[in-house]
Amino acid sequence: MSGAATGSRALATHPPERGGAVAPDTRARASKAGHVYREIKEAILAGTLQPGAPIDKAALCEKLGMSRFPVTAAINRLAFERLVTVEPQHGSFVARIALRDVRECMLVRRAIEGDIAAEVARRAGPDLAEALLRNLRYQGAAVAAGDRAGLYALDVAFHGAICGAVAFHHAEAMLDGLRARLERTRRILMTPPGRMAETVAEHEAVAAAIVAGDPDWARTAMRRHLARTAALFDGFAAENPALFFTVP
Amino acid sequence: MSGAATGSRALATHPPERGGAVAPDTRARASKAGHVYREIKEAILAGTLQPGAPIDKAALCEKLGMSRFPVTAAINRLAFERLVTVEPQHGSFVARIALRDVRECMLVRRAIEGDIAAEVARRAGPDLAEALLRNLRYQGAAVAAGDRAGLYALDVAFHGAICGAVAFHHAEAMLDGLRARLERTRRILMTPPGRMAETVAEHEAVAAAIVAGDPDWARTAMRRHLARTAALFDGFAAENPALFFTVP
DNA sequence: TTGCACAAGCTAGCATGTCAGTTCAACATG
DNA sequence: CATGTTGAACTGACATGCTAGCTTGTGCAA
Repeated sequence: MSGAATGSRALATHPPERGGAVAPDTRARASKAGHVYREIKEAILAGTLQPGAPIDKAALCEKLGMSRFPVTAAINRLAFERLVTVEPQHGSFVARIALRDVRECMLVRRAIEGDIAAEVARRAGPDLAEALLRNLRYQGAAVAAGDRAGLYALDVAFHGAICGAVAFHHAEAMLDGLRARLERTRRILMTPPGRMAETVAEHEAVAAAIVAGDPDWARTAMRRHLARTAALFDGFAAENPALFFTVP
Repeated sequence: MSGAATGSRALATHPPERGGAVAPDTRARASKAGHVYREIKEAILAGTLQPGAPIDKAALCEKLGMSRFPVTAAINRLAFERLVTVEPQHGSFVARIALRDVRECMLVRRAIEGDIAAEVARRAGPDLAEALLRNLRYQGAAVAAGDRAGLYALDVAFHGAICGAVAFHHAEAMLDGLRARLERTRRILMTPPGRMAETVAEHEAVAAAIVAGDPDWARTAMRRHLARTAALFDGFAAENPALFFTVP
């Protein structure tokens, strides 16, 4: 009986192919593994779990009230994102921040976001332009108020709006991964008070280029902006070597 | 090729604590999950498992002689790479190729590899130059012999040599993921016989720029080359719409 | 006191068992 | 004959027990 059933089904299946969705969170909707994944990731990004710290699976299982399976799956995903390193038969640890990794992430981010900005400039709609300009007005207000955290949030939203304008799922996922690795230092760093106005000016150049529909200008502006940001990271790292994991 | 020359350099620069390398294949050396992971991936890339085909876990377990755990772990990894889509309580399927994904992958690849080429041009050593030029000589021979498969292998090696010259682990991993998604179409595509000489010429321009140590030239040459490749993909997709999954 | 060998404890990887949700087809019913 | 219902079977998500390998602490010998 089982034989016949499997035979007919296996061959017949898959005409539907319902969704073209490749979304990463498709399965994360209500899964325990997805939950603990976000939990650990947030803890790492927030700094609650410091770089190099061991991840106690058993404690996590007990705390979250689930078995080791979802926890293991989540850690495997994080290992794939390079946010944790798992050493077989030894333990799982929060990945350390290597300065060279930060530099590399910024290089890749500059490359991708620069080209995305150019692409967005090609097919920008009036609604995006309006959203960017509104965001910029808020940024100006944040600078005037000296609100670093607010500016940071607006910064993230600004870049998110641009990257979201084109539906590049893979690129978005990649930038997300990059951002996740950068976030840990970024939360400490933010934008130095003296550089806030400068940052907004760079954003304005990017927005102007996109609104003007000039791809090359947009790419250049975005790359310049991210190069400055990378320089900020570097400077910060030079001043705070203890926070980073320099290769011995 | 990178062997003797890179030996001293690579070891000197990056022997950070034992876990320095988090490469996905580090743990895969002898792990069952890693084995089945490579197995399925290869099957997908080679086309043995066609896009949209269901993946029968049970059959895989039996065929490979292991329990469901390694198979599940491997499929989870592949799902993270977007090579398979897993629908909870329904089944796991080989991801379809979406034309927009191919375009997007090429855009990202062009962005990253362009900047990497520029970076490599900055710090290129004589050993890399020699390797590239030797590779180019082989490419010329492959063209002369009309060996498409050989040229393809040399193409991969050429790009690999450039990207491997800088130790950008994250970028390499990303490009690997991109390449994996592109590979399926690429194996069908390869380089059209009429374009082989053109491809080599583009490679020669890239190599010349790197050897000359001119970052901007290198970036431009690499971007031009990858733009051409993207155009090839597009043309192929236009001629063979049935092979692709056009998103609704 | 110092160096080494051994064993105990911990870890991730793996095997197996169970549960819940979905799909499809046979069946009863209008 | 069309249609709504129900049941079986398949699937992935999850729980739990076991195994192999690394780390480390301890005791013994030089």
